Amino acid sequence: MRTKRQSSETIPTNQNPVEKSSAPLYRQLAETLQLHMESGKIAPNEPLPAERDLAISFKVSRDTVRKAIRLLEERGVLYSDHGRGTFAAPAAVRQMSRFLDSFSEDTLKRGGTPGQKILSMENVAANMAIASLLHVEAHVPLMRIRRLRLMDDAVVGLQDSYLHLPQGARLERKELERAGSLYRLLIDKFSIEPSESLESVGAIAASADDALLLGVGPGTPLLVCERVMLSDRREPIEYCEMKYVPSYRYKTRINKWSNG
Amino acid sequence: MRTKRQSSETIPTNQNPVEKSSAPLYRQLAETLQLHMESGKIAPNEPLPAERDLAISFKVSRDTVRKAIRLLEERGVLYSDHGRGTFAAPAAVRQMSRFLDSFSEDTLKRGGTPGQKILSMENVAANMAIASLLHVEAHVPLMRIRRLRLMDDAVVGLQDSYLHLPQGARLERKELERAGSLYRLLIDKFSIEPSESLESVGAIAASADDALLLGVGPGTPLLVCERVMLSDRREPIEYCEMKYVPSYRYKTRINKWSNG
DNA sequence: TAGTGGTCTAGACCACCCC
DNA sequence: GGGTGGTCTAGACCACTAG
Repeated sequence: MRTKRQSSETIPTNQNPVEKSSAPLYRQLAETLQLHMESGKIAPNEPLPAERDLAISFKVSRDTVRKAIRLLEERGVLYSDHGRGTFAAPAAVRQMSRFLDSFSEDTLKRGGTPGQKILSMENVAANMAIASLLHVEAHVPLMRIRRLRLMDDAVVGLQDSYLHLPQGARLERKELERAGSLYRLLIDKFSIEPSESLESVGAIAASADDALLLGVGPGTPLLVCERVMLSDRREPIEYCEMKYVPSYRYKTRINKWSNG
Repeated sequence: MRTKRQSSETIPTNQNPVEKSSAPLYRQLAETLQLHMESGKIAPNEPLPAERDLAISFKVSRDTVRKAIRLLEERGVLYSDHGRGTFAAPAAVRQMSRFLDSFSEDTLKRGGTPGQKILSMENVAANMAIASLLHVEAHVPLMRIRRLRLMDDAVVGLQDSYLHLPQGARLERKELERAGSLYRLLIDKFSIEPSESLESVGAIAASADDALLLGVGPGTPLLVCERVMLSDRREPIEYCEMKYVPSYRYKTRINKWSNG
């Protein structure tokens, strides 16, 4: 009999070791592990089996196990400590995404129903400030989209996007209404893959216009978030300013000391 | 002569391949690569040498090169595209941390001088709300620290921390004043290593008290950030509420689609 | 089709934590 | 001392991109 640390249970190895789709092994393994932990089999801060044991159970190399663990660590599902072991993360951590989701995703994750009301879509000439952010010449045509964002039919935010689309690209109001998500549309229609965004968050008083649209009093404190979105080629694609009513909050999880 | 893609230049391999300290090889390599890129030898969006070539140049395995690249990718220094290559990131990305820094670090990074004025340090009994967040019984003694945060001698924020310290731990005002950073003190004095934090960001109107302390008018919109900080054992250590004047902004970089 | 990054393996040794 | 995660290697093959 092995004299090693007992982890709560062995994880069922699914007969055929891992496979189900053609996704990389380590992703399939991560999926399996995550499901196993979400089903509550391993209590928060309780250890998983050791990496070497997982490798044997699932008939993969230890390196593949480690890749799966790194992925779940990013998702906040578990964490590893040198010399101690790998542990299930507390629920509070697991529930919080490390990445700011799109409005739609974020709302869904909160258990709400996302919605939008398109206020306007028009072609405008870039002013100097926005041209500089998007790395284009001033007066280049941009598509400006103004939207109200709804959560469970209540107005929570106001988005003002400036898109730098490829030459001749056209975007219809109907398409956006149908897609629901602007980024979904960029991917599907133009093969533009958002990869990274630079954000700046602050507080601002609602202008008369803002107040009217958001249904709050003028001067109400709003959460304002500016974003420059980059494509996979790191070209600036979109500048967006978002204003949210005080009841709306950004939530995020941060690894404090990940940097070397 | 090799007929492969030309990267702008080969990277000087530092005679003795990499070593200088006893840090892991991949970290040393990352450091070398980062310095080389920050010196502007590779223009934004220009390719680095291929992983296999870097491995040969630096006399390390390809896997070690890949680990260094992953690290620099997290720091926003470069990015890799499957089948295309590895590229220097645009300056705008490189400058933005993916991790919310502590106030001191953040201020330094912006080129400012961080400061603090301790308003009060006292032992208080946990109320139900805070007890619940910190996973302690109500009425457990906590240390409450209220501080003004300064940037270049100007008041920009108000922090209100509740610390759950180990039994009998004592914290003197002088120590905190000397250390400058609360987290630095936790590490050095109590071996408490902050590892992760859960944050919630919103907007709020300045109360009369807030306004007085921050030197703004009552009702001024403030950026408010609540945080629960976890130790390396994932025990909640601190609850902190931070309020910032409108001129102060959080900046961060987000990998939009890192999740699977 | 050639070159690139992405995945996977099997094994070795080191660094750390705890009994 | 014995178990754990962390680093490192050398080599193989796959998947994607581009000329």
